[in-house]
Amino acid sequence: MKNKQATIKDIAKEIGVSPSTVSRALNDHPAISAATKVRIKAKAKELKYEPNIVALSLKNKTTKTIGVVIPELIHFFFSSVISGIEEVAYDNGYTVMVCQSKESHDKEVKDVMALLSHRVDGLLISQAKEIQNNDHYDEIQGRGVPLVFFDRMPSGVKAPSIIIDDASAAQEATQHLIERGCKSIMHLGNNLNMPISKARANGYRRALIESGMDVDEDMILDCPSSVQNDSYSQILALLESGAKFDGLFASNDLLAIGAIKALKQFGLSIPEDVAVVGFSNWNFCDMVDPPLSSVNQSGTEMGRRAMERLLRMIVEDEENANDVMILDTALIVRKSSK
Amino acid sequence: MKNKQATIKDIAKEIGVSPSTVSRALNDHPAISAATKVRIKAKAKELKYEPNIVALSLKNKTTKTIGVVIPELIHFFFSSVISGIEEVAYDNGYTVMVCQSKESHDKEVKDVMALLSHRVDGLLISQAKEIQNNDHYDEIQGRGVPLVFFDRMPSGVKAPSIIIDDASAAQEATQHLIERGCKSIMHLGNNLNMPISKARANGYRRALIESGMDVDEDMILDCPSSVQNDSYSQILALLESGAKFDGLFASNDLLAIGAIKALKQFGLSIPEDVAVVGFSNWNFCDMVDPPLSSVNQSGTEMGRRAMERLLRMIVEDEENANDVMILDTALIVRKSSK
DNA sequence: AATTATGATGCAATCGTTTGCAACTTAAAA
DNA sequence: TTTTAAGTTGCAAACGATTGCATCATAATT
Repeated sequence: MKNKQATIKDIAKEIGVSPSTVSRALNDHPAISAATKVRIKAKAKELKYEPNIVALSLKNKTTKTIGVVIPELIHFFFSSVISGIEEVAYDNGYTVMVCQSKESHDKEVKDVMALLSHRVDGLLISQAKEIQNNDHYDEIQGRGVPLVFFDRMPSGVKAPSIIIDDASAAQEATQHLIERGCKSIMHLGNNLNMPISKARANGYRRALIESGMDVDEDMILDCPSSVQNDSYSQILALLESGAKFDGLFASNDLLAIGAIKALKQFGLSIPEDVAVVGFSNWNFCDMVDPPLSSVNQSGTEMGRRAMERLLRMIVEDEENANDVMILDTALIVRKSSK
Repeated sequence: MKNKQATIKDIAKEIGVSPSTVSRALNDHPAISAATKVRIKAKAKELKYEPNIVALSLKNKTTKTIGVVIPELIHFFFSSVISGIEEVAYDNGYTVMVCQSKESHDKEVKDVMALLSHRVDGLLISQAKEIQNNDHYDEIQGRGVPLVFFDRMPSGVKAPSIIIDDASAAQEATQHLIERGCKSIMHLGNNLNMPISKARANGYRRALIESGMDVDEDMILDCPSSVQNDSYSQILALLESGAKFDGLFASNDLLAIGAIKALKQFGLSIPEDVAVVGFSNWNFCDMVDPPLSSVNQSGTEMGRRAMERLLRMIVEDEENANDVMILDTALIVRKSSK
C-alpha cells in the first residue's frame, strides 16, 4: 500500500529498452523512431507514469515553487494577497508554499530558512511587525534567490517592492474628514514603530498641516495589537476623561470598528458627532453599522503584481533591482463619514 | 549572481575528505572522530551550508511537504483552517503547499495532480462545490498518498475526515429560534446540491418537526452564489410579494447579512420583527448591526486536527481508514436573535 | 564491394545526499 | 611478534530523470 508511482525505469524494463530511450520518447526527441515512441507512450499511460518533479528539480536546479511569508493568514488583506499570488503562480506552472510569521522576527527567519532549504525559485515577503534586522534578507540575496516585498517592505534592502502610498492614502482620508467639516481629528495608529504605520500617521499630519490646522501629538494614539478591543478600551477611556473630537482616522478597519463601538456606547452618533474612516476596506466594511468609510487597497491585485514581478526576476535572471511599484488606492466613502 | 549554495562536496573538497565523511560528521555519526567533526562543522558554518531538501527528498522518497486544496482562500473560514494546518505542519517540520480550486471541479483535479507531481507526503482537501466525481481521489489513494478531508467530504471515498455535524448544528440554531418564540421560520441555503448545505437544511427541518411544526418547502430558499447580494435581493423580493415570517436561519453568515440588509430596508427591526441566525461565526459577526447570532465552527481547530490526522497516517503508514472526527460547534447568541 | 551517411539506441555522468561495505591505520591482546 | 580488535575513512551505488557521446545496424553512395 505504499508509493508505487511508476518511473522511467519501470517503463524501460517492461518494454525492453534503456531509460534514456524512454526519456527521449516521452519528450518527443527526433532521434527516436515513431514506432518506439508509440509503444513507450502507451506503456506510460498504462502505468500512469508522471514525471517525478523532485528528480527534475534536482537536475534542473529549479523547483517551480515559490515561497510566501506573511504575518497572518487569517487577515482578509493577506489572504486576498495570497489568492492573487496563487492565481498568477498557477497560470505559470508554479506552486506556492505558504508560511506565516505571526508577526515574529524569529518565525520569519525560520520560515525563510525552511523555504530556502526547499530551494524555492523565489520569495515573496511581507515583513513581520517585530522585525529586528535584515540579515535573513541578505542571506536570501547572497544565495542568489530572487526576492520581492509587498505591502510591508524593509528599508535598506535592494529588492523590488509592491506597495501602496500609505502616506498619500492616509492624507486623502484625513483630508476627506477635514472637507466634511471636522475640526478636531484623532488618529489611531497600529504599532507606530512599523514603517507602514508611521507613513499613515505622517499622511494624517500632512493633511492637517496643508489645511492650516495644528497637529496635536496627543491626538495620535497607538494601538499596537490591532485588535478591536485595544482601540475600544482606549477610546472609551479617552471619552470618559472628557476628551472631545469630531473626526477619527484609524490605521486599519479593526481599530476603526473598535472605536465605533466605544463611541456608540458613549452615546455619540456616527457620523453626526464623530465621523470615522478606516483603512484597508476589509470585506466587512459595508456590513457594519454604520457602513465604514475606508481606504481600499486591493490585496488580490497586490498579490498578482508581486508574483508577476518575481517571475520576471526568475526568468530574466536580472541584476538586483529595487524598483517600487505603487498601487492605486481609493477612498471609499460610506455612511460613517457622510 | 546565480545560486552558489554550498554543497557537501564543496565542504569535502575544501577540507580534503570525502563527501561521505562530511555527511556523517554533519549527522553526528559515531564513526567520525571528534576532531574531524569540529573541522567539518566549522567549515559548514563558514560556507553557510544548508542541506538540499530536494536531494534528500529524492533519496528518502519523502518531501516533508503536504498539499492543501481549498475552495477559496479569501473566505475567513478557510484561511483560518489553513492557519491551523500551517501551525501543526510547522511544528512537525513540514511545509504547506496551498492551492485553491475556486469551487471548480477541473481546477481541483489539476491542483491535485500538480501536488502529486510535487510528491507531497499527504493531501488535505475540502471539496469544491462543482465536483463531478471521485476519480482524482481514487488516483491519490491508488498512489498510496495519505488523504484527509475536512469540512466538505465526498461520499464513497475511504478516507478520514474532520467535519462538524452540520445537521445537528443547524437543528440547534433553528431550535433556538423556535424557543425564542418564532412561529414562521425561513431557511436560506447555500447551493442545496452541496452535501453540507443539504445537511444544514435537514437540521432545519428536523428542528421544526421535533417541535411539531409544519415544514413548508417554500420557506427554503437557495442562494447558490453565497454572496450577500443574492440573499439580499431574494429576501427583498419575497417581502415585497407580501411574504411574512418572524425567524430566519441562514446557511452562512454572508447570506444572513444580506438578508438583514433587506429586512432593515423593508422597515423591519431585528430581532423584534424577525430574529436571524447565521452559520460559521465569521470574524465580523460581532461587528455588524445588530451583532449576528451564529454557529461557531473553529477553522483553526479543524485545520489542526486535520493536519494531526494526516501526520498519523504518514508516520504510521496505516491502512486506509475512514474514521470521521466530528468537532464541536456552539451556537453563539447575539442581539440578532435575543 | 567498399565506403559513407543516416537513423536508432545505449552508456555513463550528473544533480546532492546517504549508507552498506571494504579498506586502512593504529593500538591492544595473545 | 603476530593476531585481533577498534577506530576512521573512502568507495560506490542509489534515488529519477536528462543528455553528450559512442555504438551499432542498416541503407545509400561511389
